Amino acid sequence: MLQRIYGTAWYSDKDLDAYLTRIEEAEKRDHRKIGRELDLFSFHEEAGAGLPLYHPKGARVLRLLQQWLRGVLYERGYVEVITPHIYKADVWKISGHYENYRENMYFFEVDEGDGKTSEYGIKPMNCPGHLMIYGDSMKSYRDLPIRMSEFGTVYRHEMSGVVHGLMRARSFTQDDAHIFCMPEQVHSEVMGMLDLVAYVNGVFGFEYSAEVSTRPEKSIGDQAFWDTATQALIKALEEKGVPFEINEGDGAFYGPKIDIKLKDAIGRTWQTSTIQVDYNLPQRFGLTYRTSDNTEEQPYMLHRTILGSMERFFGILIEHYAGAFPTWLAPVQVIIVPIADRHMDYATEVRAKLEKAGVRVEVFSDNEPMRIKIAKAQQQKVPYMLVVGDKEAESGEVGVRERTGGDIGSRSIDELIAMVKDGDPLA
RNA sequence: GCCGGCGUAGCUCAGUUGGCAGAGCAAUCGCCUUGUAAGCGAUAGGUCAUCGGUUCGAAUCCGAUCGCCGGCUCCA
Repeated sequence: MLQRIYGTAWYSDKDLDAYLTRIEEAEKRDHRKIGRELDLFSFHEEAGAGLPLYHPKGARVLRLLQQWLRGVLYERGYVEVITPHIYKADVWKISGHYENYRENMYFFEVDEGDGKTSEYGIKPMNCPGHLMIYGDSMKSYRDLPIRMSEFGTVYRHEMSGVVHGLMRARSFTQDDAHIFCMPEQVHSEVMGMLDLVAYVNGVFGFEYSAEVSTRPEKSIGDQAFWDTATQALIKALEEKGVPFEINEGDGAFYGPKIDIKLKDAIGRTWQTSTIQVDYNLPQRFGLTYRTSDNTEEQPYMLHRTILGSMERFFGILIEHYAGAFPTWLAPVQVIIVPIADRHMDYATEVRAKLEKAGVRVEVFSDNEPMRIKIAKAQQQKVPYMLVVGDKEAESGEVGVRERTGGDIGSRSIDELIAMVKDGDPLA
């Protein structure tokens, strides 16, 4: 009989208290709890573990994030592609996933109707599609770098013990991109990615650090590739002034990588971005480009995500903000609270004006006393509550209550719209 | 996947030694016509996760499966 005892040890009472406070705070911010309270998403036992279903408000936040990031990527020379969710098993044999990753993938047979069946695999990553798109036409060194991005939903049969809300799901969407480039472009491309990491995390106020993972024992490629690639990663981090640690031997079997870990509002760290150098997949898929000497060379491929998984990043944001999203990301930015039934007409009129200005707005139409409407709106963490009664219908204004600041008095509709749009990176 | 725990109404939970399934909140309907964080009344809501076993009798005991939680391992 073996008895396992769990414990935790701290140097001082103060440290222990801080730990306990953090546990308590983490429980209050738990994205699974807030996700239900704010009607963002749900999980269903009958659907399967780790498969989130996004409700209208959750979908809205995710789409806003994507819309924003898409614009940022276009400005930085990315092109967007869309690739299938399934491929014939042959593709996964070429990529090596069939051999090395099989137990984590979903495969199925399909009846082709002529007495034969085909085996298909659901994608656990987006790389093959991007490789095939690259390989579809002859490339010149002048075409490089090609920055190919996709919000690609992938499926991985994660082990049952690790599935955890949105943080570790079996279906998730990566803000994925693959950069095809020449060896001498790796450094500047990595610099560009670190710049993007800094910009994106800055928007949410996240601090972060990095880890560089070097060549593992079981790996492929010649040492010159590993040295060049690893040095390019380290040099970029140094030049950007990103603090980093070296994780000896923790790289992917095909190349070294940078992992970014960010720190949330209560000091927890999360891995989000990853930047990987790859020489293997371009080879497997036979990718080439024509050099200035008109010889044929194989391009490098950089894999990178910035948010990582939209699911995980969404979960991190929910916990970081404790559900009180910044106004630009809030699923509902404004809720109109009519004082009595007779104010519904004016409330509807205000809503129409706000909708026309692109504000996400709802009217609280339940027949409840004021304080209850306010309490419920507060609980939904809506940034602005507009109280409309006789006074407001008369003046054409709205009584504004802020989520954090309370009642701030009357404002005109235009003033209110300006407040909502202030600081909106999508505006 | 492994170790440990858990699964009762939409949510949070009670349910005594195995003996009629409960509360609050949410929902629905009615009342109130409301001025900034929780009014009043009523109604409805359940194969006690699922399947099997023990028993005169199972939410309660046993087994399996599914799901969830904490940890390990893994990862975006």
